[in-house]
Amino acid sequence: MLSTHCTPAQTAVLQTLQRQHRPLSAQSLYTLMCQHQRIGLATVYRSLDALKRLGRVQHRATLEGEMLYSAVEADHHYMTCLHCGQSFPLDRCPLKAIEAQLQGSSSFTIYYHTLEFFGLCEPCAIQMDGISQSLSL
Amino acid sequence: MLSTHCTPAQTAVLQTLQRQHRPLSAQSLYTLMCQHQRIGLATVYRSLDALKRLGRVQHRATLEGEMLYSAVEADHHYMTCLHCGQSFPLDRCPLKAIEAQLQGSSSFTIYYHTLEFFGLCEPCAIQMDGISQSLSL
DNA sequence: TTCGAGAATGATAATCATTCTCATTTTATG
DNA sequence: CATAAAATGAGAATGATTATCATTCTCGAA
Repeated sequence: MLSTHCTPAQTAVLQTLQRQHRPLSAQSLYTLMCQHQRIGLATVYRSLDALKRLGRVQHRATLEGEMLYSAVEADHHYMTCLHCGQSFPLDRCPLKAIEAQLQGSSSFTIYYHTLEFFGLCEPCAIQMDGISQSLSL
Repeated sequence: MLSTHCTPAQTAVLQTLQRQHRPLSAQSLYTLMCQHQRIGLATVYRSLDALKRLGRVQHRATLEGEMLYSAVEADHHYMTCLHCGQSFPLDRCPLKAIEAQLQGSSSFTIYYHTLEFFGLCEPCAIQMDGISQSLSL
């Protein structure tokens, strides 16, 4: 990790994210934290930004463009359906070996990666199939 | 691919993205297209959204949170430095095999994936190293 | 070819996530 | 303690994205 020095707010934000085992938007993170402590929305954003640069928090954008933040250690990846927009978590990361190999062959020091698959989940694929046939495409 | 039916605006947006071999923000895409044709900003956004759902366009958010769009066929991945924010493209995708395997073992139909590595580029790693030492951390 | 319904588009207003500003509070340090 | 620097919260400002709506285009049916 880069540095370990964190402000109290940064620590609180990170802990909250770690306890939620799912990605959160900045707004819902803020709402959630307000239930237990006093914190400003700007501080949430500032902390998320600092934690991103510390390599402790990662972000991804949903199909709709909503930005979601999660603790890096969770290291979860998703398959996201292009039709219904739902995201399905992968149960394990298929990239450990590749990351190690890349690490060895380049001067870049990797802390974490993001990986997401896009396509159609089964129900949507079936539904689209039905539509295609009824339109005789 | 999902469907091939595209409106003229969607086709123009996709072609512009394909000709640029780099991710573009919606705004710069709009500016670029205005030089050659008449198109509204809202239409650019609408087309990008439609193309995302058609599996032809993908988006990613930079460290700073800027949303960048690119044609899926480009299939580029990046290593992004957490310190300076620069993104370095990978020259090939290390995931073909894994995608095929995942395709076989799940009922999800994959059209494309996004993959990005985060860490430190060499100059930043050296610079940070110097700082650490001077602070005797 | 002409008509009409529905889709697509452009301009612009509205929304809302994110960032900025600044006064106040906390922290680190001598 | 005293002080400076950093962190914070509240609310204003910004700017990307989305919604609205009047107009234009598309295309099948007459």
